[in-house]
Amino acid sequence: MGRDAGSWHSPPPQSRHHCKIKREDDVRSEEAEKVSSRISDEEEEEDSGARKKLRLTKEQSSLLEDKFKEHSTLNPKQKQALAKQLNLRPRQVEVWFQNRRARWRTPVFHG
DNA sequence: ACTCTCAATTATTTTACGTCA
DNA sequence: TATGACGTAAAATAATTGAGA
Repeated sequence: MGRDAGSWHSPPPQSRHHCKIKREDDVRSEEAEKVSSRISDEEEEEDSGARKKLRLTKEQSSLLEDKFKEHSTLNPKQKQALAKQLNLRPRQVEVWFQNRRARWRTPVFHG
């Protein structure tokens, strides 16, 4: 975000953290949400609706990079195994690989 | 229909840079 | 003048969304 002025201009009230400016312009009816039965993964939701994103540790990133060097793609099995090793959800591993591939295609990144 | 991958976008965190006391 | 706290813009990147195979 933040690479273009005009998105959100809102002087921080007091602290410089927790800037959660969420504007709800259009409230259009969406489809009925599916009742997802809590799939037991290691998600620690603090029941706040806060979509905190995890920062991977160096160990995790390092291992992921290592695997990426071997294969750019993951089989479901590898995904599962890797997720278990890193103590992450398969989804996160998958996402990491997706983003990694995307970055590789980007002209400026090969450094 | 269902599942999977990818491109584009979004949202949050981290870093770099500037200002002021 | 140098140093540190504070604030914002920009960069990095995890996560979501939507389209296509």
